[in-house]
Parts: sequence; structure tokens; C-alpha cells
Amino acid sequence: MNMLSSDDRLPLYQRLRDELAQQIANNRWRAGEAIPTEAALSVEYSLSVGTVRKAIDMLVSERILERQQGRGTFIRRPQFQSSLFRFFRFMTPDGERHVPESRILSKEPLPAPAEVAKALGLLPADPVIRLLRLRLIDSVPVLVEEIWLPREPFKAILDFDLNAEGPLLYPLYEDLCGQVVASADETLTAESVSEVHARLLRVPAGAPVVVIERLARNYAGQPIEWRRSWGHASHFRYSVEIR
Amino acid sequence: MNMLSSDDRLPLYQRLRDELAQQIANNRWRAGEAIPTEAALSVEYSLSVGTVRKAIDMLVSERILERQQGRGTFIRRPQFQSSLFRFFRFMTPDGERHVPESRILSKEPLPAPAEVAKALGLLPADPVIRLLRLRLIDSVPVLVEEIWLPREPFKAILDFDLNAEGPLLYPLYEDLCGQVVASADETLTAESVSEVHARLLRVPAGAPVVVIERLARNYAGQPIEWRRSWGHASHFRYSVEIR
DNA sequence: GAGTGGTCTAGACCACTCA
DNA sequence: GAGTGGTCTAGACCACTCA
Repeated sequence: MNMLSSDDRLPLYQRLRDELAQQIANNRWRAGEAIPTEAALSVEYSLSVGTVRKAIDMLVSERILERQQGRGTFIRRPQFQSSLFRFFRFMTPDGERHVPESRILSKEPLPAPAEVAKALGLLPADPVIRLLRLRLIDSVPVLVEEIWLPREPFKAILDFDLNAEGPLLYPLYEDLCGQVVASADETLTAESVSEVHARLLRVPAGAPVVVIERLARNYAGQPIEWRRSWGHASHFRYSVEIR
Repeated sequence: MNMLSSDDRLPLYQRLRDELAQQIANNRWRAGEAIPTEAALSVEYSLSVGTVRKAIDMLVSERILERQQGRGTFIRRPQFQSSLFRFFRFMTPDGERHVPESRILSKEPLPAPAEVAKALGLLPADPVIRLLRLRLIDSVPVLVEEIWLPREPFKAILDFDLNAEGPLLYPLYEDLCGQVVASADETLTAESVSEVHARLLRVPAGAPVVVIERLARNYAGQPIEWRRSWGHASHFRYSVEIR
């Protein structure tokens, strides 16, 4: 039997949700692992199963947990690749979707510019790492990415040949640096392409490009990566439903 | 006491949700009105209150209903104005948000072009109405809108001076034509401004503009308006959270 | 104070998974 | 067949609204 610590004016299901979220952030379970069964949690916290279910329902709708009937309730492994596809439609002539190839153009340790420091919650000139990266489909450039990482937790990246790996960085962050991306905020804008990006993307000067700023966070909500991506507007399509 | 009609292999809360959604689409209650209490529904359909609550929970999370503790559960009145602000930040110098003014530039009965017919679920050349509209803030144009309506349900609009009214069309659709917009799908893209729009928006030739296509539907899910809006990219900013 | 939705319990039975 | 989440019930009590 266990106690719920948080504010006792809150409903029990809310307090249990907060307690579980805290334990998830503290890595009590790893991504893909099952949390205890509803029955076990109801004994552990002396709550009815209905109340436990309601707490879990909240975490499921927040996409932190995932239920599988007959098997258990699991820590959700975020699927960031699909999010990229929400914004950019990278289609090959045969109409299939591919993860774009990745080519790291540069990798440097730098002092954080003011804007980067602010996004990552650092002080200006704190040590960071900057990656410049090109994404291609069938060797045609579709996206330029500028990626900023706090240097200390990610220093293993400096001694590693990123181009030897697959196109996805987040699995690498996890394997190489123990940093797990759990959520992200993205902001979309559009602008005219800059000279540098026009050359890299092979688009005419002044062409419209879409800009995506992404701040990625770990389970504790701390920023661990800030990236800005530019892609030609013709590759871009985003849909929402409004109620 | 009442019977649930739909597929009896579905859970009861799901069938009640479908039954209530159907009645809402059929205008059993008007926007802003209360549906029967949970206790009344549980008697009417011979279900426990818990099951009724779960059906209502679904409709609340779909933003069709709205709960107010101590008062009742109400048909939600959609707030489309706020959705426009999600995409475009129209800020006056004092930093406040305003509903942009509206100037109807033209209003014509036309046969539906193929693309419009397809979006509205009509046949090509079926009768429609086309509005061209400019949105302004402090008399500065910020958005051009092309609006297509099926002619029959909206014919009252043809004899009405739209510029005599406020900047919002949806309340007008309701008052004048009995057409209620309940939801919408929006698609965002970006492109270089066309010659016509450059003049209307007073932006340089080739400037990047964001394009929003919106298909608006009534409670039964039938398309009742298709519109396309163009705005200068510098007014555009859209944020999402990814889990 | 009557009526509403909100929280919480205890427990029955069902559907699915996996050895 | 043991163990998991999924559905459903009946009912107690609380918090809020409104005349």
C-alpha cells in the first residue's frame, strides 16, 4: 500500500494520474514496458479499480500510456516519424511514403546564440552542438535542418560518425546519450527562401518555403533539442479538423 | 423508456452516443439548449447512469456537448472565430486581437466549377454562389477569401446586403438560411502570391502567402460551405504539440 | 432546498492474450 | 485456464446552480 502525495483537494484519479506521470518521468518504467495491472495499482494505492481506470484513461488520452486488452498497459514509444509526414508530403513517383535519407553537412561545438539558449533554457554562450543536415528523397533535397543540442548530455555525438547511421536521430540520442524524446512543440510559418537554402534545396531565389521550429522535450518536460527545418512549400500540406 | 437501434454487438455507451449524435443532427435540440439530465436519459434508455455518462463523455470530447456542473449538459455552439486566430496572428500595434473587418467585393450566382462541385458534393455546373471577400485590420488588407455556397439553401443571401452586417458570416447563415456550421476541415499550404491577390493584399509580386482551404459541415456532416483564404505569410503562425 | 453534474466504490461478467 | 483490460450496474455522497 502506498500514499498519494499531491494536493488532497484534488480528486483521487487526478492525484493518481500525477503520481504515475511523475514516476514515468523518473524512469520507473522504460518505453515499451508495462506498468502494473489495474488490480495491482488499486491495491497499491487503496483505490477502487474504477478510479485507477480513470487515472489511466487520462494518461492514455495524453498519449503517454497505451492499453492492450488482455496484455496490459504500456509506456508509449513516441512515433515522431509520423509527425513529420503530417506536415510534409514526401511522395516518390510511385505514390509511396519514405523516410527521407539524411546527410549531415556539418557538426560543430559552439557557444549558444541568444535565441538558441532561450529555446533550450540555457544561458547565452553556454556550450551547445550545432548540426546542419539535408534530407533527401531519391537523392533530391527536400528539407534543410539546423539542429541545436545542449553539449554536455550530447557530447558523445561529437565523436560519432552520424552519416554511418540510419536517417533517424532520436534512436541515436537514446542509444548514444541516454536522452529520450517524449514530446515536442512545433510552430509553422512560411517565408521566402534565403540564398543559402535556395542553393541547398535547389529551388529558385525567392521561392516560398515552409519553416518548422521544433522544441523536443524529455519525459520530465525539459527541452533537449531545438531544430528548425526549411522545405519547399510545394511539398507541404497540413490538415486539421475543427469542432 | 426507449430502445437503442444500432448494431447490438457494439457496447451500450457507444450505441447511446450514436443515438444522441443522430438526434443532435436531426435538431432534437438547438445549439445552446440542454439535453435531458443523466438521470432522465438513464431512465429513458434503461441504462445505468455510469453508462450514460460514458456516452456523454464521448460527445464532450468530440466537442459536440458541453457539461456545466449543477446546470446541465448543453449542445455546444461552435466558436469558429478562435480557429482563425490559431493560424493567423492579426495583431494591432497595441498587441490586442481583433476580428478583422469584412468587405464583400463580389457576390454572384454561378455554375459550380468541377473543383468546387467535388468539395461540396454537387455535380459540376450545379448552381452555387460565389463570394469574394477582403478581410482588413485598421483598413489594412490581411486576407482574401473566396467562398462557395450551394445556391438553393443559401439563396436568401443573394437578396441581402452582406456589407450592412458585422464581419461574421456564420451567424448570418443561421439567421438568414437556417444553415448551422458544426465542424470544418482545414488544409494549409503555402505558395507565391498571384498577381490578383498581390494587388488585393498590397504585397510585392512573388511574396509567400499561406493558403487555407476550409470545408464547413452541418451537424449531419454534409458540406455547406467551401472557402479558400490567402494571407501574407508574415501574419501566419501555427503551433501544435506532438506526443 | 431541489436538481444538476462530479467523484468514488464494489463487484459481476465479458473479450482477449498467451503459455 | 490464469491473467489482463473492457463493459456495465447500483448506489452513496459531494460540489455547484438557481430560485
